[in-house]
Amino acid sequence: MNATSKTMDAPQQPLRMLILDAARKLFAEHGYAQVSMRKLATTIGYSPTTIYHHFKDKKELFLCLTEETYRDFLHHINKILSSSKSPKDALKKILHTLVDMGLENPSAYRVGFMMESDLITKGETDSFQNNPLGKTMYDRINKCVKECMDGKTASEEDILVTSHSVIAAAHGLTSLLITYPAFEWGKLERLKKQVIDSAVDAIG
Amino acid sequence: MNATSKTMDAPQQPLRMLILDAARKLFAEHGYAQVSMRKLATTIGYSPTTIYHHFKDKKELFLCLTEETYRDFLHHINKILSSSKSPKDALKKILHTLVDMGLENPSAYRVGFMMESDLITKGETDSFQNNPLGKTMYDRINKCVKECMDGKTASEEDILVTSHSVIAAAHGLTSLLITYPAFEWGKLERLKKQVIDSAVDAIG
DNA sequence: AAAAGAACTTAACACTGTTAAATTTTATTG
DNA sequence: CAATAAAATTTAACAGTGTTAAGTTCTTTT
Repeated sequence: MNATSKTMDAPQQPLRMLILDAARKLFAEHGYAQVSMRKLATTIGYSPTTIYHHFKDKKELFLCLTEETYRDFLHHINKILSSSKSPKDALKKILHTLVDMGLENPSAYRVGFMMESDLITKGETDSFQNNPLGKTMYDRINKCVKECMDGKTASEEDILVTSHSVIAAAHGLTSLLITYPAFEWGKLERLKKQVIDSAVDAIG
Repeated sequence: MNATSKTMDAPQQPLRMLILDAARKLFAEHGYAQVSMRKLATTIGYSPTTIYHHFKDKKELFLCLTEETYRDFLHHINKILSSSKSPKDALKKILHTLVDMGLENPSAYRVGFMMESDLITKGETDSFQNNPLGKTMYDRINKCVKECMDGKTASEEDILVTSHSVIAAAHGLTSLLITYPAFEWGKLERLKKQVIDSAVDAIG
């Protein structure tokens, strides 16, 4: 029996997980800026400094949670891609999932795709672009759009522009719903369908 | 000569304006969270407390600038509406303006329509909804969409859903461009056109 | 010149993220 | 078991934040 496993199902780094679990819960409930490292430390029963032995700073802690969001979303995408009849069908389902996941966990979506003010730093872009999972996500969608345009003669740029415009539509709806949750947007399912269908059916 | 006017063109509240001008510049350059009341006070050569004699708190100061964004945008909308041949033409131009204004002043757009983390408060929604100018803006767009759907038989909800889906598309593009300015989105004008045309032409 | 009012500042409170240094706890060795 | 090494955790502080009560200075009016 080697030294790293005392029991069968012991978590690899219990305290790290404890921090992440508490942070996920607190951030989702109160938002990034409203949760201080001190508050987080108190809720898990440790001193603030302890957190810094597992995460470089507050930002890194948050980016770990972002990573989870990407992973989760990518998981959904892969499932959809392997169980859809047509690429258009898949694309629509993917976009629906994007909106749904945003609504289920607005805080996570905000960090993943709207990037709260504190984390914006000039030049630096540690978002979906610099993240392998985020990049994969993005590539999957591009590939799906490409397949949707299979019949047509489309350049790489044509595909990218189409992909981006489709993403923009779904993202726009999600971020509006998140930013103004109390607003009367109308029947959610109708709105989602109209936004996504407009964007995807415009492909041709 | 009454007591309130010393000279012809003296601003009504010079210091208030001085604060707003400095704040607008600083917020636009560094972002809301990065600009402290102390820094703002220093740049205008006053003590921090002085600012609090003109604005209840940092939030109110920021919302004053938001108000300006709405006013500016509404101005553009009115101009477009009074100089377009068709409602569809007007709607497209309005959406183009929305994107352009967002890109010209990302910080203002963020406050006006993406609401930075600090300002999000449960229940409370001091955004375009509770703001007369924001509400007017919204109504103008709705009216324009209604005119676009004139031939068809559409209920009030049909119109609202369409309006929201059109807004979502334009807002989605704007917020993506703002959040990831370094990303290779492709040729901006093409992308804008495709996003807006897809959404508006879907009306029928 | 004295009194009243406005404009502005000082100094503090209760927070924030972060870190160097000290301490306690745990594990390993002789 | 006792001594030592290593890991885990905390204390105390720094520099910064938004905000405000109380005090000061300046301006205007009488």
